[in-house]
Amino acid sequence: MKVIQKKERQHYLEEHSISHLFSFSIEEYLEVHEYQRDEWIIQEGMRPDYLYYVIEGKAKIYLTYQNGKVSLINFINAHDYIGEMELLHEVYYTKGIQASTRTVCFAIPLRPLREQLLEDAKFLRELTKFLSMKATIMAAKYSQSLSFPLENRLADFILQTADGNLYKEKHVTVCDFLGVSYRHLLHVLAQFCEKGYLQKDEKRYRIEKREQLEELAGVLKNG
Amino acid sequence: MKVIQKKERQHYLEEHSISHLFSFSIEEYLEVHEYQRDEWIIQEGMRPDYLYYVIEGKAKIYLTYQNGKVSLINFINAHDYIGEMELLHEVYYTKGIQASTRTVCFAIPLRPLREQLLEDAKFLRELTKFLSMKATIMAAKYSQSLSFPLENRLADFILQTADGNLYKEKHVTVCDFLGVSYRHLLHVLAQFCEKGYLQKDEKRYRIEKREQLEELAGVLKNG
DNA sequence: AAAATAATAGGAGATATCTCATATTTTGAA
DNA sequence: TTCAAAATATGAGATATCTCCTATTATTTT
Repeated sequence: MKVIQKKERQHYLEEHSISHLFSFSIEEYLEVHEYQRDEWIIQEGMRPDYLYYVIEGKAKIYLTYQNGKVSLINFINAHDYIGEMELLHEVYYTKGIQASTRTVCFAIPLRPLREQLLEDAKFLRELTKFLSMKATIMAAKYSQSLSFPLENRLADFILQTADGNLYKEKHVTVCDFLGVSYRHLLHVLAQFCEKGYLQKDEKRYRIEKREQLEELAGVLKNG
Repeated sequence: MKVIQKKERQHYLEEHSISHLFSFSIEEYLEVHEYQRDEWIIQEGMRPDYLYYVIEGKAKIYLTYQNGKVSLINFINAHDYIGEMELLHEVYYTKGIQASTRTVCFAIPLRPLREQLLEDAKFLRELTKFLSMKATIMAAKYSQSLSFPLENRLADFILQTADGNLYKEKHVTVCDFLGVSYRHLLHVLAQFCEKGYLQKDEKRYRIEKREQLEELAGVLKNG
């Protein structure tokens, strides 16, 4: 991890101002932290000293079970908070957060600011919205994971992460995220190719029948 | 639904005061609503006019998919909020909430109070804690549902809902909640009986080998 | 460049879970 | 009390998904 200082710090503060998220002036307290790919922003089980706000990059939330099984719980993107659970709860089992690209965050030190943050209606209102979205999304994912086979969830995932018509996620990450074995993921991808929905093209997959995938993904929608 | 008035209302206000959750005086606005078993507190897809705070009873959150599949997402108990998503977000697909026992709630009318609530740091702080717990729990459930077979999740559920050594939940509810078929739930319950972990006793199941169940449930824990 | 590690790929058999069919028992409503 | 609906029970076969194994190819590290 690198703490970004001086001119560069100033640059980030101006380019990605978050002062509208607080009713007091927070800029002077903000540190700018930069993490490299695969670096751990928060280590599982360790209480962080900062509340983070992601301004660039992507990260992953991991949880390890006692039997050693590791589960990829969610992705984190720009404009997400990290460490909000630890701000709110005295006792909390901290999950691991790992940068999956170079990631830059504002780090809000809790020691001097905790009480002030917890009194700030503007900040709390935004945080509440963020958390309610998170809760809703997790509830939807939970429900979907129980209700539908991989075929449907993978179709949705491909459509959501495809760059144009090119799907190029890493299999290992995807099977962690969708909670299936590597073998089974390949099996369903092969089925999609066989049915002509996808075409394998070197390392990538090209979407050939978008409507069919949309139909498969469609059943995940509610209402 | 019955609106409770006068002396009875006053009784609930005194017995279950929630004034400590707000920094302004809310009592005069509070309505007390009573729902019977199986009555819908909020109908799926309909925006509620109130924020509810449950003071007695239990309810269930349901979500319906386009193919008609219905999913039981979570249980709601005393001291939970209902309808907080609709308070926070202009656009939100409302889930259905059904009372599973007689349920009494404080109903906070949004029309006159919405703005005031969203400015109240004390209220927002409590709501934030509630939502963060909810998000954490959903994340844990999601991850568990992907990582472990029914055997483990059912063991955990039995221990959590057993009344002493008696497990007496309805199968239909449980298989909705754990997201498995009725057939399979019975199959795993039969296995538990065969192994002597449970003993079927009329309509109930008696826990015979608690440690074994705890061992099965234990792998869901993290850290 | 060589060696080590991570990622991709696919076969084969086992297990978890689902669907469908059908019978019995319990519960709620007329 | 009677009848219909809901819940319980169980069998049998299908499918989704997992585990284990073994290669091959990329990507890092030395």
